[in-house]
Amino acid sequence: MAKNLLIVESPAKAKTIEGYLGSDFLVKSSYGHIRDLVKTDDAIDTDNKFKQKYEVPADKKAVVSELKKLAKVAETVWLASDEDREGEAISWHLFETLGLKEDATKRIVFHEITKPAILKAIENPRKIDYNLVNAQQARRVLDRLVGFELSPVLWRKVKPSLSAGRVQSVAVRLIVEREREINRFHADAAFKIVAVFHTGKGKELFKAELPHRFDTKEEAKAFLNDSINASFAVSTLEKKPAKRNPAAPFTTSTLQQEASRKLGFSVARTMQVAQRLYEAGRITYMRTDSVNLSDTAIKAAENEIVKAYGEKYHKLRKYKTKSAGAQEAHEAIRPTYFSEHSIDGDASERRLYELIWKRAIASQMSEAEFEKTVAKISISTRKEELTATGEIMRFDGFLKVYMESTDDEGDVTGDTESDNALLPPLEAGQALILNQMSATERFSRPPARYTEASLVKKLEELGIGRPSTYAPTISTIQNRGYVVKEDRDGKPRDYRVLTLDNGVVNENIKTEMTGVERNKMFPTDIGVLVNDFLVEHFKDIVDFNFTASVEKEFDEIAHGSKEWTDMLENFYRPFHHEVQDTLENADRATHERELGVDPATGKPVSVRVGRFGPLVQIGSADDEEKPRFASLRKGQMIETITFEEAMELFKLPKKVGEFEEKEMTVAIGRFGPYIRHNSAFYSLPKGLDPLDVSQEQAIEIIKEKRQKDIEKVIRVFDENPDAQIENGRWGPFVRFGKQNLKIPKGTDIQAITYADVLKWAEEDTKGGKSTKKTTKRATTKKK
DNA sequence: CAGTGAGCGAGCTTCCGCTTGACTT
Repeated sequence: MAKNLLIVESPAKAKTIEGYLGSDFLVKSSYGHIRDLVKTDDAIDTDNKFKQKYEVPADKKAVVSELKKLAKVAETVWLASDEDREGEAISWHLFETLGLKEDATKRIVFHEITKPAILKAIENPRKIDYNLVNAQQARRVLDRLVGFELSPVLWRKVKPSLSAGRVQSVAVRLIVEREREINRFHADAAFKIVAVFHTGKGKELFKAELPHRFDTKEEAKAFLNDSINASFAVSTLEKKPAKRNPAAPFTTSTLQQEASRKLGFSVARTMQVAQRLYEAGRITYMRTDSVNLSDTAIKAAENEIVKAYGEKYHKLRKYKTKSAGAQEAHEAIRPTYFSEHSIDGDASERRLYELIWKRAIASQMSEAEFEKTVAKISISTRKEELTATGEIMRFDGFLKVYMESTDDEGDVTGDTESDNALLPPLEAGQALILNQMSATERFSRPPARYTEASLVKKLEELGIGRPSTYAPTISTIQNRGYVVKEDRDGKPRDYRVLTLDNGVVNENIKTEMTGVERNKMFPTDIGVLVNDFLVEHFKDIVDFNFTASVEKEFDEIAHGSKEWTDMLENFYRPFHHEVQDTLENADRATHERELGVDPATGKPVSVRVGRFGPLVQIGSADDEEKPRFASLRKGQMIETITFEEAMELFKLPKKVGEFEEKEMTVAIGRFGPYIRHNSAFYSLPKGLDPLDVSQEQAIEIIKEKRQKDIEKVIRVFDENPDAQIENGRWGPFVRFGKQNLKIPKGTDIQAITYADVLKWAEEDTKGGKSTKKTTKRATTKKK
């Protein structure tokens, strides 16, 4: 039996550390927190110094009893949870729950999982830091009080099952406010001048731009007209060196951002894949806010860079974190072995690993060097000057392996391409020949909608949430129906282009799409409603600085300069009063708007949130005649829908004629416009307006779909024509009446028998699937 | 899958952070 029991938070970490220590040490994992507040309302005694009631949750019982057993027989128990607030609390909970003895327990910490770091930690044990534990308790209690007092207010005043919290409510607020900024935004148009020059016949072309834009077409046109007979020359030529430095190695949030931009991963997917890499021993811990690399890692990166690229590509760099709330209990995310440029695994693992490897390696490489050339070009007929810029890379440095991408944040000046184009050799005073010039109408852009990853970035900047909660928070606000991640179609917009070609100025009108969005976060009506309610009644809690200011107090508690119960008293008394006051005095939150009067009936038209979501209503409930209802469609919101858009909704569903003696109806559902015929659904092709589908078109669509369905069938079973194997979106599957059955991996399609189908169908109905289905329905349907 | 939209009103919902499975699509 080992003399020492060492407990860390993560089992993968335990495995690594066990290898560093001799047989005297048994290394085990607590799997994170082992205790939590009880789920009931008596978890915190707010009248009695916020005394908490903890319990070991069911799924932690096994871990706790095993650790208890091992602790009993160990001479010394080493508590090696992370060195931050939560980690300290985990150690304390272990101490209490396992019934450890003061003099047989040692608390140790390390920031990196390397042999020297672990050995050094073991030589420097300390006691549990109760100030830090108290800071965690204050954090935990505050979050529970906020969450479990605010949420019931929403149940009473808005709708059941909603939730509010210190983190999620601010995340929703950011999205709601961004949406409003975008709605308020008015695009300004201006004309951008671009000229194309060359230095002589047969010489290469290059671009130059006018630094400022013209507000009106007339001004732009005058500029082009003036340029017809003008002569152009290089007035000044400036060459200067420029440098670019690599970015710091990844933290959780920067990894999520970069994987989203470069690989198109959702933040949840990034974390899933990273977890697999971590468990396979490929990367260091993936939930971290630190950009720090261990000395061992810095050395290993140097070796690899020198070996693979040569001495001059290496530069030792140390990074400091910029985010205020960082607790830095771990290293930055990096490969465990820099010598492994790529790994085996599925495509997503390989790609994410490569990204992590490149970023970490690049962070220890030399800067890229450029020579930037700026040529000013004079125009004989005007006083303005055009600018041509070119960039030549003198030394690639870190760019040899890695280029960081940037968010497409709403750039007010519009597109800025051609920044690093090449310029031909030029001299000051040299005459230039104009090949072509254009004035293009460009529009200023509204602020960008958040993606999952850019929202994480914003939350991190505000110090809200932790690496372990970014992905779950993003999921929560979507699961509650406060926000949706969606694509939206844009609208066409005309823009004017003036071109000067061969001495003649021509005007054209072109069309571009504007407002196209992919995978962006949009607020829902319920999200807006809840947000506005919270902002009105609990301004302090949803304030963007609330977390930052309580964090400051948690820090004071951690340093021993503040009593945690005092802090909570000061927070809770006024907060609780506000909760009571709101429950008693606030009106039920509604978000109803009168849009106008229906010209056909003279009845009022209004929009509001109903039991099944936002709806338009013609007439009122107290009329003799029943009101008419219609659901809002994707992209429409109570706040912004117009009278005309609302009235459009009543034109569907619409009967378009008969086919095979059954009626055909066109309507719009959750997945777009469709035709319903004989209880079957047929999607309309894109671009076809559901309002003017003719009977002939509808029949055509139905026939086409049927043909395609026949082509999808691979096999039909003689025993039962309702059972067939079809080609689906993710490969073949079995359609069995109304059931869709998965074919087990590695099955030969031709060898499947009807008995197999019956067996799978049976498993499908009794397996976990059916229960899962019903619980899911229960949450969405809410009967 | 998609069309509805109330009724009677029991007993339920909910937070943030720290971890990994055991599930499905």
